[in-house]
Amino acid sequence: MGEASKQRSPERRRALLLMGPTGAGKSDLALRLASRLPLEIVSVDSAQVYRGMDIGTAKPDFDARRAIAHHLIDIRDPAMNYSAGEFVRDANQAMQDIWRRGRQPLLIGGTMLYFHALTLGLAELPEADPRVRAQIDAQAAAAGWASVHAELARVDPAAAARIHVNDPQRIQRALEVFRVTGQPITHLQQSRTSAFAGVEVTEIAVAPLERAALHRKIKSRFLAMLEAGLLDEVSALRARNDLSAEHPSMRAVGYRQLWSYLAGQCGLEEAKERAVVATRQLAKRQLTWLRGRERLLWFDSTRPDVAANVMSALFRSGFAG
RNA sequence: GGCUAAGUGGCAGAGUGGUCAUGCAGCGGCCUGCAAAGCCGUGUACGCCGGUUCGAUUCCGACCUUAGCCU
Repeated sequence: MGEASKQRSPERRRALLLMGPTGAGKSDLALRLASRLPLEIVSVDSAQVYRGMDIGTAKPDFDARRAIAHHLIDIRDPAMNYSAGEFVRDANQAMQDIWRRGRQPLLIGGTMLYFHALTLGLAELPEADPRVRAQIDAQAAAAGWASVHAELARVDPAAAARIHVNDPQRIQRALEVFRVTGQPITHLQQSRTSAFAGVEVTEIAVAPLERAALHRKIKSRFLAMLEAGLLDEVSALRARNDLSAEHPSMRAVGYRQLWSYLAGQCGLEEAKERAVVATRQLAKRQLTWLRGRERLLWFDSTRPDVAANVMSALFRSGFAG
């Protein structure tokens, strides 16, 4: 990174963030935008990172990926874990590469924690340690999570106060960080640095104005996924024999419910219904994240002219042009 | 027409003479390396009308509806 690279990229570094609840039509819009502007797509999606999970994650198809460069898709085997930390690292790398090519990144997806972590930055915390987690799990199995929470209260009162006793995932993480570093997570989280310093960020959200419209869309979309062979996709994943319902990849919406049907734990109709319900709940959580973001330009995804509206907004905001 | 049973919030499903069922869905929210995850919060519901009672979703009666049985 010497003088040369500074001179080579004198233009502004910009990034376009496209967010929205599942089923709002983000991918289509992204392709339209990318066909008019010098963009490369960076997927912000915790499920599309997995190879072999195509139908249920609504992964962009071959044609789309040939037409426009897509990053952070199919970068993990479903037996592996992925994390917000890895995402931030990978996304930053992808963005650097894109800028170097004289293009702008279009970050699109529905994994709101990833957007959050990327824009606000993540504190320098140790990554997950399977051994420590197993230790804590064993402890919880023996004495209960309340007791683990009580232990956390001793080493990090602030974290314990903020984390609910019934939230094993966060109790575990906080205690894990303490055991690995010897410091309270509350303290370590004080400093976070965003990679977006100096980057002109434009944030777009697309969502149906009417909640009922979103719900209808979610249902028909899931049925279409089944038509497209989602059940076979899940069967194939199960047939590998090295995946379980506990893997983060298999806890994804749709996969989890169909897995439990294939495992004989419920009927197909019930699995379908539960998958649709889980998708609605996911969309609701995504909307809660979205409402909290300032600087977000909202568009009604049910309007036929969304793409045109977004384009003109991009010109107005100075992102394009 | 007669007999029997049942009628509880969007659904399922307990229960009680005066205080909360509960589960699911929905809705709102939280969120720093599992996040399509994990978690929190949220409902003057007791078929209708009358009666008994200080007080009735709960007891009594009529009526309506539903299911089954009978003529």
